[in-house]
Amino acid sequence: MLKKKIIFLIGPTAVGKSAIAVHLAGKINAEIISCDSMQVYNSMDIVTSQPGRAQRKKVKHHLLGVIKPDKEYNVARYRKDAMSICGKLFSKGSIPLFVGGAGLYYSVIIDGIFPSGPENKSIRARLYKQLSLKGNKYLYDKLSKVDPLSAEKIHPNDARRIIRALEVYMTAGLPISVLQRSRVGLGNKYEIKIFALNTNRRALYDKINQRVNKMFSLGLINEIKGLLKHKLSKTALCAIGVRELEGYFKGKYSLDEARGLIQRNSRRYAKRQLTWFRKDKRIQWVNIKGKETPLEIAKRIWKKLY
RNA sequence: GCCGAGAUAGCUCAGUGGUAGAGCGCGGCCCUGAAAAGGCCGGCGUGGGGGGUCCGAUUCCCUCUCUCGGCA
Repeated sequence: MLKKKIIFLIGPTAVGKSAIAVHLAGKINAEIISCDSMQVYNSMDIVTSQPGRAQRKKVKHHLLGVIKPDKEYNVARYRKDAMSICGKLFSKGSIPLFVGGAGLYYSVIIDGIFPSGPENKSIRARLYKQLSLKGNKYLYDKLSKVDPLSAEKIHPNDARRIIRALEVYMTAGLPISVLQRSRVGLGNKYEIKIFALNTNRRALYDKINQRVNKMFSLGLINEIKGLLKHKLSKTALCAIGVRELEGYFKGKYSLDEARGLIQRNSRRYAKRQLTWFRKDKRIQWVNIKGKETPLEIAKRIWKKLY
């Protein structure tokens, strides 16, 4: 029996994934599942550069704007949501096309996630208190005792990972390094294709800078102003553009400075995304040449599918 | 035209008679429940051109070019 196909179209922010994805989906009876940690939020259409209405009309998109910005979201929830949509698409006979730039999110779909209970807020709060009182060295030493394997992998300054490892140990009773070995991926059951888009760095950075300018002309300032009237979840608060503009509203820096910071932070994000993708040897790279249209690129990818 | 200040990393600048640093920018990397987050590593340089003093000059001297102030 032929394995069912799952396609991933990934790439750094602003390379042009969305437009290409719509063309590709149209050719192969696919529906798009967003693979993005910020586009799940609603009321943040401009900052997160959500695909516009026209694109969403042509092809069905999933997991866009489905969460209120005051709600937390995370990889585990994403995996659950995405897998259930995946199942529905299969039963309809359409192909899931994952589109986005979140490295961890796509890898969790393909490679699975280790089993763990939900976040334990009180334990975590206690650990963060210890962090501020006694410093990261204290927590790191603690981790070294209960889970030396993880301690070796995690840098002593990486407080967030140290705390997560301790939290897992305290709730599950087993070191995270042991639990992490049990991941169930999709590789055997499905035919998985991963395409990553890229251009040369200069062109990419130009696109990023321009996209940020476009956000401003689309009304970014008002969007964020409205957003900040309500309490934001710590995850939604992480969207590039929110904190920078908050700083502008508070008089911390000028509008031009805020714009510059948004551009710079987006460039850095793109750089980190590329680092992540580069080490994934399963990826088929699709290099965008200067004047290619989204349709032409989609055709090139389509040819690689069969 | 004259007087003064300066010319060092992509940018803003520091410093030293024994071939140079800082911040920002930029590059590389790590990543399993905050991932657009978080963490680590890296100076990426013909020290404006030419000459002189000296064992040795980016540092001292002369000269040229350019930039910025001030006076005309």
